[in-house]
Amino acid sequence: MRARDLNKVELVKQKAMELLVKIGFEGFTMNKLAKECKISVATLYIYYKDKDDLILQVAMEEAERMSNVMLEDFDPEASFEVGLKQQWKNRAKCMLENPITAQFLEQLRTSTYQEDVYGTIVNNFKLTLGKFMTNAINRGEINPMQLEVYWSVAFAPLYNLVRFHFEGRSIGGKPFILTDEALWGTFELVLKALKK
Amino acid sequence: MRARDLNKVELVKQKAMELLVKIGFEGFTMNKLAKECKISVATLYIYYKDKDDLILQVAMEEAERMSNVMLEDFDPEASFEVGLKQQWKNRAKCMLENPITAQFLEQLRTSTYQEDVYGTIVNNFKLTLGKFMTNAINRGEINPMQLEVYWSVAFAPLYNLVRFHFEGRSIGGKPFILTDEALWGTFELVLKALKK
DNA sequence: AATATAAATGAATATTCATTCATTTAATAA
DNA sequence: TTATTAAATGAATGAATATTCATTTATATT
Repeated sequence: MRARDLNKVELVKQKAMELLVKIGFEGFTMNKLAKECKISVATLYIYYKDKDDLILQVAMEEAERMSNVMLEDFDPEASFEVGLKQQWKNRAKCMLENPITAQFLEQLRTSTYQEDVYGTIVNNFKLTLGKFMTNAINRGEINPMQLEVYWSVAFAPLYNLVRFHFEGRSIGGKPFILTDEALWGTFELVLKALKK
Repeated sequence: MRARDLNKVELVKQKAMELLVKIGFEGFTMNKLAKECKISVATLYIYYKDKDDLILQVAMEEAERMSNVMLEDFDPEASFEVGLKQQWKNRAKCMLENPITAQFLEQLRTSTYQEDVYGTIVNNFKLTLGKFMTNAINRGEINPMQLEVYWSVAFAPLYNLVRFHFEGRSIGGKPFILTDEALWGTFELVLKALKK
């Protein structure tokens, strides 16, 4: 018996994300992916049933992996300020250390694959987050609000900064680099918005 | 001479966006679009040079149209609170009244077309916004910060709420509807974050 | 070392898709 | 009304793309 080359499997996953981020769904093909990996296109069909299966499996694995990292050292019983800061730390680290994956998952959001990925994976993740917000409300640390409002104020600015960082130019003409100063300065603003 | 049917041209534009939003770049084809419009594919090639040209032209026209609406009644010399409120009003109205266009332009952001669209159109728009922020800083209404930080705190929560609204389910299982209350409640939070 | 077995492959095949072409249709201008 | 002209079309065409297949290759087991 010949064993499957796990490095090759991993390579396929990485290159698939790279290629999708680089040329978008509109340009992505199985042949390009195979060429990029320097393997036969037939090999892709040993690993995956078809193109959809490939994209979906890669997406699910990465979404799961990333959401696990995002919960590291996070305690939903922690105080609001400490908990939120930990969330920012995890999310920023996670995205900045995995730029391809982060951009790939972002890209998924406006594709037909979104539903399958987000429907299944991210659920206990959401529960933890909801519990954290409810705790903060019950303790009187923040005012009552809808979870969607909370999420939008608490995290959308962070995701947006990271996006500007990846795009490298954002609004003005000059490249934007997300420094620690900018990151934590923004965090303070968000904290100010949410705290009573 | 036979005149071009402008209703048909408009129909193509609308259906193109609808289809792209519905089935993503990965599923979009010229034949599907033609069928959707109940016209011949060949007609598409009278209006547009090729597929890229079609997507790009539709995108540019819509991006320009939307960014014009977003600046209606906006005065970069207005006070910070008044100006930001007007921006929120315009953007919310614009996206909620043009859901397809809004989602289509969102989708573009993670495609290869992004560069061409955003590079050209949105520039004087950005200048106006930058001027408004600088004014607010000079008047001492807000603290000095990078334009990217400002944008991320001032608008990312709004865009995120609208996205949740379109997705219709967002975080929890129940559908999320963006009410006026949620919208303006969030605005107050953002204002609190930014004002000195 | 020999065998067995799945991995891996290069070269098809089959399908989908963008694009073109030969005609027809409708509207304008004469 | 007729001639003219571009719009509009249905049916190709050919290129790109997903997928399969007949072989070969490598490795674990005996």
